[in-house]
Amino acid sequence: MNDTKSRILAVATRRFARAGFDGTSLSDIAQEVGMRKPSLLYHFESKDALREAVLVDLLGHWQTRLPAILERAHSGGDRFAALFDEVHGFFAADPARALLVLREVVDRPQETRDRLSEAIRPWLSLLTSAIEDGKRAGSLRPEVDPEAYLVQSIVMIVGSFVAADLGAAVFGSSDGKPWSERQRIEARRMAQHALFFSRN
Amino acid sequence: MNDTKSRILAVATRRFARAGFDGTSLSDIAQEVGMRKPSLLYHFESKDALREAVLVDLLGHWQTRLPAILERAHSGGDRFAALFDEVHGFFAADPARALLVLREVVDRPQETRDRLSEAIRPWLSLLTSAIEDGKRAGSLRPEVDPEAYLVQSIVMIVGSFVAADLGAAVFGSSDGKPWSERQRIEARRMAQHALFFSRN
DNA sequence: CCTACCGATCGGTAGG
DNA sequence: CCTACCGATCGGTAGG
Repeated sequence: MNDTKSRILAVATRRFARAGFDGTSLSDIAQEVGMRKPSLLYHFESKDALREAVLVDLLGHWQTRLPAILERAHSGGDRFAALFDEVHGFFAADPARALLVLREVVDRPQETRDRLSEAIRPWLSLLTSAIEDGKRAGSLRPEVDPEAYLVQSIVMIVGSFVAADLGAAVFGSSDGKPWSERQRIEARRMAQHALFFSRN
Repeated sequence: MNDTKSRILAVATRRFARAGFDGTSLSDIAQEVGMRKPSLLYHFESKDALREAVLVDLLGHWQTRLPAILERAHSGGDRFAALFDEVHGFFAADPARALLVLREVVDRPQETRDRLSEAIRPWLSLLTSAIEDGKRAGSLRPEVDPEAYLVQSIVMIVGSFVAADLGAAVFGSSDGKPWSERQRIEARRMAQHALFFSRN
């Protein structure tokens, strides 16, 4: 992938995330990259091809980084908190990507779900197995629905970004910790108590 | 509000939810209502005025029904589960409205947050107070961050609708309960264990 | 509530 | 990588 193409992809990813696919014109993207629309269409033969390339790039990026994320979580002392924070940090490092995927899920449900499921199924399967093992070993709550649990955990993590400013708007600015921090900590706490027997 | 106006509002709400504001043309809406675009613009002077009216109608609808929802939750035996299910049912009864608000939060963050917070602040304040009381009385976990907790609970409830088909795509069709049901039950369980001391 | 029409903008093409 | 241009569609208006 040459430099120009990846510069276009970076700009398109950010703008699709912020303004949506329909809300972003090829001229907008071209201008920010520093060229005219027809030149952009030399690199990507249509707007749909550009969207496709953006998604392939995004999911590829995730596929590359996910193994390291899950790996690192194994080394920490509190494995659950470490894993949760790693996944959270994964989205936090690049909120535009998370927002873009949320948009795609809403705008093109069928296609997005199919391709998204393909990308994350192996990782989720790995985690559901771990939860099933924990249930059998008696170290995790027996009522946990592992698959629904994982989906809701991800929903809360992604929701942390979308809802952070909402919390600020509803309850006013937070004294001490920023809202995004409070959302992350509370989400982690909720996920934790739902999985483990409480110590208190 | 005359009949034609409310028919337009109903159609616009559904289409804005499904295809987004930019993805829905005034001609689309007019055709479904059974008139031409200029006739629609006689009832609403611009597309933005129509969006505004849709949101006012939606939030008004919520303001009307929320008191009854919270009221009913008080009569049940298990008050927490009853309240959770009432709020869930509130969104489930009309997923288009929930989806539309999610879209607005993503597409026009600033404006939506301001007006949304105004609509739900009193209800959330009421619930945060109840949680604070429970913490003081020692019946609820002291670590709960009431405001962040409520935001995440709502995120999970709304997420149940967006993510239900996603769960199906990732893990295959569910044997027994449908995915939306499993998401609701798991979300409720997660919220419950995060708030109360566990009984097991 | 309609027909007819406007300017603006869009994705995309021709041709160099 | 550009200029010039195309047909289609959009929100909105004139006028009845």
